[in-house]
Amino acid sequence: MGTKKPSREVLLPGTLDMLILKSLTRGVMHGYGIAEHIQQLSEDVLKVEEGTLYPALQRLQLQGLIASDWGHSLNNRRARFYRLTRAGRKQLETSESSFSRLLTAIGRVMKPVKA
Amino acid sequence: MGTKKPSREVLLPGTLDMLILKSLTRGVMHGYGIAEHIQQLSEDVLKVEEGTLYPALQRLQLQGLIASDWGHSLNNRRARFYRLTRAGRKQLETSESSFSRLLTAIGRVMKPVKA
DNA sequence: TTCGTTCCCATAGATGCGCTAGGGATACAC
DNA sequence: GTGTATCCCTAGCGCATCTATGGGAACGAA
Repeated sequence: MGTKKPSREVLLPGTLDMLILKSLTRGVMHGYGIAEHIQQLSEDVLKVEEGTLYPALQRLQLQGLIASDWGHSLNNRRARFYRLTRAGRKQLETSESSFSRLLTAIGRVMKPVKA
Repeated sequence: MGTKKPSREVLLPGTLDMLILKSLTRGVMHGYGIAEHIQQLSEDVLKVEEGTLYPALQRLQLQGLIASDWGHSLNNRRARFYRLTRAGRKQLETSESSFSRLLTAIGRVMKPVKA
């Protein structure tokens, strides 16, 4: 009974908004679909919990980076569909370059020490 | 030290512990020196605020990943010197591989959409 | 028809990291 | 003295993320 599943990191903090915005460049999607999309593309490494996803979507919408309408999924279920706004596209570009800038910096620190 | 700069992201959340541990593979260092080291190697992209640094060092020490002793810096100032423990080295390896795993996953999601 | 499952939305509570904004002490240069 | 740089530390807040729920609607199986 004691086997507690090792809770491995499932998301790199600070990257979720970018991942959501990027997903929406593939087209309009509902929340559940975005989470699935990220999980599948990442080959099950990244996993977006629903308690993380929906607050994030609300944040992004409040910031005007995405917009939404009610509709129906392919399965005929009620769903809220999200799309990128112009500001969202802009923000995505900013996030991507900022992220890669940070990665480069981290790479310099993490570079193997010369012997 | 520095003049006040526009507050942009200055650290990728979830990477600080790894950066500290990695810094200590270069040798024993005091807190202030670790912050300087990270900032310099990253070419001023990463900046570790003191209010971020010291709590982090305490966390790491509580976890047994680093250990410390009081000593004196080159400038003859009282300073607490940190060093990696064996567990810290192990944790660093884990962090590095976990981090690169996440990066790969993020890369797959962020890959440019095929035209 | 009832039941279980999948899909889809949403919130509350806790946690923990990182930032802001302090405080304090010592060494050195002026 | 005054100022500046080095070095340590804490409190308090914001906020992103996780865990743990709850509910409702569509569908297939029994």
